[in-house]
Amino acid sequence: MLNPESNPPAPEDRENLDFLREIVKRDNLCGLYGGRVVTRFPPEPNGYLHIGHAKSICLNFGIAREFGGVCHLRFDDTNPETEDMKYVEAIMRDVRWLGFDWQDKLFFASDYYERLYEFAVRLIKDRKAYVDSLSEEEIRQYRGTVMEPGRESPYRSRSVEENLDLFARMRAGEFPDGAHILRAKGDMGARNMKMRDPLLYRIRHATHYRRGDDWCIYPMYDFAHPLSDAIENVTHSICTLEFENNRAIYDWLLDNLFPEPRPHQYEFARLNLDFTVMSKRKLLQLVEEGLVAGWDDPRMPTIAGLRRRGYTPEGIRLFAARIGVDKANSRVSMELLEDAIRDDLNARAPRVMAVLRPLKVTITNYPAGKVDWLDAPYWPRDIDKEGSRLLPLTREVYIERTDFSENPPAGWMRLQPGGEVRLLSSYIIRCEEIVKDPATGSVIELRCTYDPDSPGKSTGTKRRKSTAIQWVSAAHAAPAEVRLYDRLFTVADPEDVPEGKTFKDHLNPDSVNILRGCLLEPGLANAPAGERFQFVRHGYFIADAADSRPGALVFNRIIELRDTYKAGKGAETDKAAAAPAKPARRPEERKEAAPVAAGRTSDVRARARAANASLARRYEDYVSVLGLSPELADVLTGDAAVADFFDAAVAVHPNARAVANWTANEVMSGLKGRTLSELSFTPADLAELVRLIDQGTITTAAAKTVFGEMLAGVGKPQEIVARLGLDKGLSDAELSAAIDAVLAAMPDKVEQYRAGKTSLLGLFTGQVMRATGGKAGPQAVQELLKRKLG
RNA sequence: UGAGGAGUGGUGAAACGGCAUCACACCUGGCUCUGGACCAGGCUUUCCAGGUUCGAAUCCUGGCUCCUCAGCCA
Repeated sequence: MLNPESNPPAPEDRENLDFLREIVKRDNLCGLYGGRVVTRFPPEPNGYLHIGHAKSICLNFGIAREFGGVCHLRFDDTNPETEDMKYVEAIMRDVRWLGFDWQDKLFFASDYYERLYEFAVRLIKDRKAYVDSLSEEEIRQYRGTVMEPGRESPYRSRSVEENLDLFARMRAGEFPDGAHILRAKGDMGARNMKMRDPLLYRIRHATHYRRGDDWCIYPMYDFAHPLSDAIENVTHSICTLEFENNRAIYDWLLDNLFPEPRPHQYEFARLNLDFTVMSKRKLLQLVEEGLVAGWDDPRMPTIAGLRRRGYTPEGIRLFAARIGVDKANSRVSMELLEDAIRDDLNARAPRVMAVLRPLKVTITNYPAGKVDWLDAPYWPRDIDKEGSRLLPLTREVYIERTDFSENPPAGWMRLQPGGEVRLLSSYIIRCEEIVKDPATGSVIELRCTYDPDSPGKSTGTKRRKSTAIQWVSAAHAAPAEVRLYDRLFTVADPEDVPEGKTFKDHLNPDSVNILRGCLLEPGLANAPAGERFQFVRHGYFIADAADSRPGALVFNRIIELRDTYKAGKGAETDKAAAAPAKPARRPEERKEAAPVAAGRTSDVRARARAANASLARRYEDYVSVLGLSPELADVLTGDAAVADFFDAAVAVHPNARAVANWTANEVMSGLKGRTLSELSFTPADLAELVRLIDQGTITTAAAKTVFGEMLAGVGKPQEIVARLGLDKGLSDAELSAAIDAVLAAMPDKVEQYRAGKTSLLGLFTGQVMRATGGKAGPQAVQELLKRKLG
């Protein structure tokens, strides 16, 4: 479980796939791409990658790997004004560090500029694109609003020749920025704003970080992205939810320029993490305003920051696997990330001792000058690893200030006056005397005795009375600076700000606490930068990659250990003021919805009836003559096709109530986007099906089976019934045998049922129904089932 | 008041008409030379209202709430 990537199960054999893998699997099964799976991760090189990108990287590269495909790394570099080679390099380093490999599939949209230009020309020739000469402001006005349709540009009707000429001259640099723009001929009245003549190419006299001054026109995302996908033969183009509306352009463009099988776009919910921000703009702001020490500040959610903080690629991948992927907007709590990191580090970080806030201990019965070298394992018993080092014990040692209490609370397991505690991998000491600073009254030294026989001895009896604490020899300790990091913001959602405030007002003033004069066990004196350890009873730490050197050690706290010690926790730990309780989100959703009058009708159907006297009349008839409920009558009379279907069916079999229910529920459900006329059965067929039920020829359950076949277009009701033998009924003996077989197949469930889990009756019923094709009738099945189960 | 999405414990997900499941968090207890890890147990869930069905988180109808879209950013 620690490394889900190492041996990914073949997705075909796995259940509970996320919706994206389900789609890929489906496409593979039906052979849409001949078994090819090509995904892509398409960053724009205008900033650093963050943990949200990590989710996307794990998804795209993960899917490719699991399905035996490839994932391209493509830089969507179509905006010369913000992009830079340094970002390209940083992004490649981050993706690689996360453990993914794009093989030789490194691409740049900027390499496609010539081909993209040709596609634009083709669109113009096909009269599907035109050069618009409206100003930026005019374009905005012509676009309309979400409530009002837009207006067509007066330049929309330019001739192909004129468009071609203008577009060529745009490229040639004859016009200043903004003078003209290439647009697709969408639909200015489209309800989807994205389709109101989307912008394809803009003039931008700017130097591109890769193409220099080769171009002065640049493709827009909506144009470059789908075409780049198609050029690369991408199969599944996976992006975040905010691009859902853009999919219309994606499809429009590719349908016009590429035959199937062409790429298709799917969207998932981007990651939101509590207590941090994820937008590039805000991250950039933190860096530029010096609110953090750079993109790789260990408090930043950037990959670079997490790496410097000490997070592992394996831990991040584990996190990504655990949060899964869906289309619901969500906020993941920090604990999920932190636990994944801990889970990974637990098995790979050797245990060492560090005293962060030293308190001197003199062991009075230990000879001055004597050094005992004690063997101390690097790993606890439960970790399957070998290795140990020798630790020097001397008369003067340091322990953690927080491991001593003069007036301990109940349940205290550390040192207290007159009490005993084990020095880890060493002797038990007893606190005999407390030395205080006469001026301040604070404890400055403990005078203790040690028990020379204590190795192997227990400090506690049945219930533990004390724990074992870390220590270092005063004469041997290596000094270090230790940086304790905490969450960057004080609130779960820093972007949720009241009037007049910004997310920066939620910055945690105590997000870093720098401790100097920390003392580490001597072996750490030469710890190489980037090395990770568990400082026993503190947490996981890493020698800072940038600042730590032998002789001037600097450690970053990656993550604290879980701490189940409750009493006095707030005072004892390094945590900044405990984060305020997270306010309940989506409070509106928790509210009871106002009661709605039952049977309210739909406005569109009411309007349809208002405009169609026949429908209105039928609504009245259905209620008063046929005795249907107003809701049912409403559903049936909102559309002439539905009403006609129903009328035709009732004419064949006059059980209005049953036919209405079948029409409103099963037929509507079975439509799946089709219209009634596209159905492969007639109203008379449906009527016949209902008649078979009413006659007692088949059960309702069997009728559902028959209906499924009818939807699939494989015959008339009677034929299906005959073919499946559904009218044969089931003898008592046959039913009994079927039930016995089902129960015999799941003895554990039977036992649970008898033990009181009666909700299992549905499971048994379902199994028997399935086994008998619904011939028996659920009441009979359940009755007999109950008798057999006692 | 348009279009497109989405609502399952505190958090993220699963269940594809039949057992509401998993991970994290939280609470007990056990074990421990880390108040870690581990082990055992527990706590909490289908947005609302109708309907269909023997049976609904799932299907039908209506409602509510949230997110996205009116950049020559991506």
